[in-house]
This record gives sequence, C-alpha cells and structure tokens, in this order.
Amino acid sequence: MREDINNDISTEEKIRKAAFKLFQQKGFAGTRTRDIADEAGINLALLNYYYRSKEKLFGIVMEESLKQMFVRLLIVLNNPTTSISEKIDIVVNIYIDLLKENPNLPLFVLSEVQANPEKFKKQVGIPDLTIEKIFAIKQAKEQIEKAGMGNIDPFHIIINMVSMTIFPFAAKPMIKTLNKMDDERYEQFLEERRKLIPFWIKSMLGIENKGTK
Amino acid sequence: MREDINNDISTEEKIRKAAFKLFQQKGFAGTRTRDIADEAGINLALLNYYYRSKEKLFGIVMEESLKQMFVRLLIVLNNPTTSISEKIDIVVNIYIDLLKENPNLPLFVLSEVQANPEKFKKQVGIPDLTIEKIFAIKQAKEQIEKAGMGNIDPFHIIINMVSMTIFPFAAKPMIKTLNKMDDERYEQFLEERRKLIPFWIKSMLGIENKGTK
DNA sequence: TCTCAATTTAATCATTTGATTAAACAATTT
DNA sequence: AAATTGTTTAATCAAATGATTAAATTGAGA
Repeated sequence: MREDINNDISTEEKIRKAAFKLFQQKGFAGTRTRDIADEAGINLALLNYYYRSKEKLFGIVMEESLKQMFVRLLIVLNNPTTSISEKIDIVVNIYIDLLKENPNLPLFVLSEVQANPEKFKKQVGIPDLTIEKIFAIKQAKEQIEKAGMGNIDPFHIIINMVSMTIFPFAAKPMIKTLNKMDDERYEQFLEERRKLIPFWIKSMLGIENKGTK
Repeated sequence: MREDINNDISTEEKIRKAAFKLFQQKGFAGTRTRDIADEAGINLALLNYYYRSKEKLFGIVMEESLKQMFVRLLIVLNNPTTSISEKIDIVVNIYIDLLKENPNLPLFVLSEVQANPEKFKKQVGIPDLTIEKIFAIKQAKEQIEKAGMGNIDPFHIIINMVSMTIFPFAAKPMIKTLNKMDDERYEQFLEERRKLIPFWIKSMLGIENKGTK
C-alpha cells in the first residue's frame, strides 16, 4: 500500500472536485466522463479505477450536495436554545454564504430530482437525514406557531424564507439581464437581502424587528 | 403539396408537443431524439425531416417556453390602468395557473440557462421581448416607489413575489417529502398561496390589505 | 390511370461516450 | 535488488445516439 498521506492533493480528490464542479454546472446527462477527467487533469481510465462508474461518482456528488443543502440548516433549526428570531437570522445568512460559494447548488439538486424523481426515492433518498429533518421542521413549526400568526400553516413561512433566499441564486442570469445589473450590483443586491429577508419573515410572523418602530 | 388543413393533428405538431414535454422534463442533454420520436409516435427520421436537428427543435421549445414565462406577465405589468395592488393579485394568479399546467417550466428554463449561459445570449437571447420587458419592470418599479417604502429597491419586492410563487413548484418533490404531503395536500398548499402571497407582498409595500384590520 | 411531390419508413453511418484491458510505471517491503 | 502492490497510461470495445440515405407509400391533380 503506497503512502497517500503526504500527497498534496490525491488523485481521488482531484477527480471528486472536478466531478463536483461539472455535475453541478451541467447536470448528470450534460457531463461527459472525459470532461471530468480533463478538468481533473488525469486519464479517463483513472476515473473508473477510483469510482467504479459515472453513476457512482454522481451519487457521491449528489449525496454531498444534499448534505450541503441541509446539514448546516438542520443543526440550526434543531437547536432548542436559540429563539425563532435568531434562527431566521442564522438560516438566511448561512444560506447566502453557502450559495455564494456554490451558486449552482440549488438548481443542480432541484433539476436532477425533477429529471429523475424515481432515482431519488431510493438511490439517494435524502441521505440518512430524513428523520431528523422532519423533526427539525416540526420543531421550527411549533416555535412559529407559538409566535402567534393565527391560522396560517407555519410551513408557508419556512417556504417563503427559503424561496426568497435561494431563488435569486437560481435565477441569477435572468435577474442580471432583466434589471441590467453588472456583477457588482448583483452582489450588492444579494447582500442587501441578508437583512431584508429576516426583516420580511419576522414581519410575516408579527415578530418585533429590532430598531424598527 | 399535400393538404395539411384537415389533419386532426399534424405530424409536425405531434413532434413539437413531444419535444416540449420531454425537453422540459429531462433537459436538452437528457433527452434522446429517439425518445421524442417514440413519444410522438413517429419514425425518428421524421424528426429530422421536419426539424433539421435536435438543436433546432430545442431552440423552438426554449423560445416558446420563455414566452410562456414572460408574455402574459408583461402584458399585465405594462398596463398603466391597473393599480399596483391589482397587478400583484393578477401576476400571482397568472403564474400559479401557468405553473399548474407546466410544472417543469421554471426549472427547465433556469437550469438550461445555467448549463449553457453563452448559448442564451445569442441563440435565444430572450426572444424579441427584451426592450418591452425592461420597460415593464421599470414601470412597475415606479409604481411601487410611489407606493412608499422608503429606501428599499422595489426590485427586491418583485423578486420576492416571483420567488415565493415559483419556488414551490421547482421544489415540489422536496416540499412533499419534507412536510409529508400527499398530492392533495400539496395542491391545497398551492391554492392557499394564491391569497397569501399577494397579502404578504402588499404588507411589504405597506399597502392596505382588503378585509384586514 | 398516371404522374408528381410530399410524407414516411427501414437500414445504415459516423461519432460520441462509458467502460475495460493489458501493459508500463512507481514506491514500499523484504 | 527483487518482489509486491498500488497507480497510471494508451489502446480498444461495445453501445448509444444524432443524422442521413434510398426506397416505399400516400394522396392530389392532370
């Protein structure tokens, strides 16, 4: 067994990184294994040597992507010591940070699920988180319910928060075109939403916004 | 030249319909021309006979899809006789109607643009609407600005409205899984948002909501 | 009926693409 | 140094896939 520890970055890792980038950009069907090999700077056969097949490699990328989308979020939602108001601030900021680093992440996940719904019930099936996830959402819902807001299902509010945060990343080219934004202005637009989205969400819940009124 | 008028539905049209369905479901790279032919119930060669190539056919589907996404919207936004409040009601309802009929539409458009950003600046380029579109958004912004709401760029509010409306369709499988919804409950969830989204948007703008308070 | 153009089909091509194989190479162990 | 094991490469395969071709079929009009 050769030593792997000293390697600056292992071949296996280079392939994974390249696959991550290309799959998220072009999707499963749109990505050639040869392109991944090129991007990783290795021979095509190596890809199959380390990761049995394109499908296997994709599975790894997808699982990791789903984790990125949910894990940090769940830790926050699941924490019973933070208030609902704090949770809103944290979740919005966590997502904006995450999506700035991985702008293609949400569209990748969503459209792969759309293209192949059956595949996901089994092959990925929202990896090993399902139970905690449901639990987290339930907990958040209970907290929201306690915060007032009569007869509206608090799940609506969670969806609103996620929608308003994620959608501007998914629709980046549209938004830039429609509003004639350059990259700098778009960036600024996103930053403004860090404070605005929590503000709007809290208003929906009838929660007092600090420094207002 | 053979008569085409009496045909119940022309072969050309059958191919177009099939292409529409499959491209929106699986994307460009994920759709085989053979699948389109099968779906249309015709021979593969016919596809190339009527539409020179896969790319040409895709271009037609994409152009039509973009139109679906924007044309109805622009007509509403551009009408100077309807108030901002009415516009909000109409836009949200138009989108929910549209997306109920074409649930895959938004994810299709957004992810194809993501997968191939260059392609869209030229090949489709948001067909022939660009100028009016910018104009419409500008007009809506002006109306929103007049409605008050100090220093927030009204474009944020437009994005919020679109986000909250479109995202639940793009994330349908996620939402159903996360909230343990069956189809009926999901349907009901969407219907609730017909009234809720305009309510929230108007609240953001400080516009009086009918029947409240 | 015969002709002609439009339509449709079956067969085939050429390329792309995921995957494999056999051999070369490298580093560690003995 | 020889052997062993893990890594990498070049060449190749087989299937899938977009596209074409040549022939058959259809229906309208002369």
